[in-house]
This record gives sequence, structure tokens and C-alpha cells, in this order.
Amino acid sequence: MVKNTGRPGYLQIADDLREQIRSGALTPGAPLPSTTRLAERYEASLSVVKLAVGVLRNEGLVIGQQGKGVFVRESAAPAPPEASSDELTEIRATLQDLSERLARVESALSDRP
Amino acid sequence: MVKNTGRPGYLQIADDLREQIRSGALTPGAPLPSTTRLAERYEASLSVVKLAVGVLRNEGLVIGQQGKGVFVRESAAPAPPEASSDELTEIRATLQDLSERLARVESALSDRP
DNA sequence: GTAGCCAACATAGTTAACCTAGTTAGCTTG
DNA sequence: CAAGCTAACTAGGTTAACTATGTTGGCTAC
Repeated sequence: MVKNTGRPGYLQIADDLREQIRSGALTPGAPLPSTTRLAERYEASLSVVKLAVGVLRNEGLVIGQQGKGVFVRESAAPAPPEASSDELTEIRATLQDLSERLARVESALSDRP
Repeated sequence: MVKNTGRPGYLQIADDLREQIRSGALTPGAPLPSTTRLAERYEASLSVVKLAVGVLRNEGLVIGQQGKGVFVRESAAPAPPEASSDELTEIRATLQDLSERLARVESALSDRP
């Protein structure tokens, strides 16, 4: 599940879960799958899942309760209606373009400092 | 250094560093002590120091540069803990700004290679 | 029937080890 | 002298193991 892009795995998982919360797939108050489940689902180690959950916890999107689970915060509102998937894909494409151009500039700079 | 309160060590260290940034003891652009130094100073393991730095990095207060160090961001404007409704427009504005700056760099490189 | 114990599962924190990769200073060699 | 190598440092990512602690459900003993 976790792809071998430059982005580290624990951020990929955090991104995915964050997107599920923003899209409403995970509604406020709903529990996330347990860390072991998430590790199986994303085919990642338990450690990276715990890191990913820690990121979301740090962002205040979720709240962990020892012994029970990790729950989506009530105030975590889903994405606004104008947030269409088309815009998201366009943003991703722009980011991809910027990354590639920046990589070329960086390599050119390292060749001729 | 890390006290045995209920607050976990990596958050105590993050709090302390954040306070140093906020108070001006660590000015923008200034490097934090290396992780090994911080581990010695706070008498903590390297792991908790890395967690603490990761928290600040996630908050946008510092930027880590592999091989060099971790530096206080010039515009210490932390990311909003909660997704605002116009987050998409803000992202688009950021992308626009990045595109323009990158275009200038590219043209400067092509003019003077 | 119920009170209490216990096993299973949950998050959370900590530590240690290993790997990748970038930077820098200094030395060595051609 | 200059190019290049090397060693020592840096951050970052991943994994595994251990501990602590809270929750839950089922079983047992009375």
C-alpha cells in the first residue's frame, strides 16, 4: 500500500487517514481501525502506523483513548463542498510538476555551484 | 532535565524548545543544537529528542536539513492545527507563489548557466 | 446470580539499533 | 596547487522490543 515515492511511509499513511477524515469517510466520533489493523491494511510495520497516528494526534484531528481506541475529533469538519476531487488531482499534478522542475534546478545548481 | 510529571518527555523537550523560539532565545535562522547535544542536555535518549524535533518540524516551527542541522524558520508561522474552510484557496495561493519563484530561478539559471 | 479474576486487546511512551543520505574538514595523491 | 578521497558529523526513516496502563468480555468460584 505504501508507495516508494520520496514521501516517507508514516506521512503517506497520515495523509490517507487525514483525507478520509476530511472527505467524511471517517465521521467525527468514529473510531479508527486499531493500530494492528492499520499495519495490516497498509502493509506497514506497527511503528510507522504509530508514527502516523501520532502526527494526526499532534494535529488535533484525532484523540487517542488508552484501552479503547483512536477517535475522530468532533470538531474535525469534513471538507467543504467545493473541494472536488478534480481540484485535488490538479493540485497533485501541480505539485508533481513543481517537484520535477525543482529537482532539475537543484541538480543543475549542484553541478555548477 | 526531563521531569517526572505526567507529561511525556518528548513533549517536555518540544515545549522547552518552542518556548526558546517564542522568547527569542533561538532566533529565526539559528540552528538548534544537534540531536546528540540535545540528548545530552536534556539527559534523554536520542529517540525522544528525535520525537521532540519531529513535533516542532510538524508544527512548521523548524526546518531540518540533512547533513547540516535543524534551523528555526524565518517566518515562524505554524500550520493551523485545524483545517480552515478556505484551506484549498490558501494551498492554491502557495502553489502560485512557488511557481512564480521557481520560474524566476529557472530563468536566472538559463540566463547565466 | 454475582463478584472477582484473568486473558486479550487497545493506546502510549521509551529505548536501541540499523540504514540512508547530505555536509564539511582535512588529508593525500597526482 | 588542485582534485579527490575519507572520516566525522548531521538529520531522517524504519523496525523491533519492552513497559505501562486502560478497557472489555468471559470464565470461574462462591
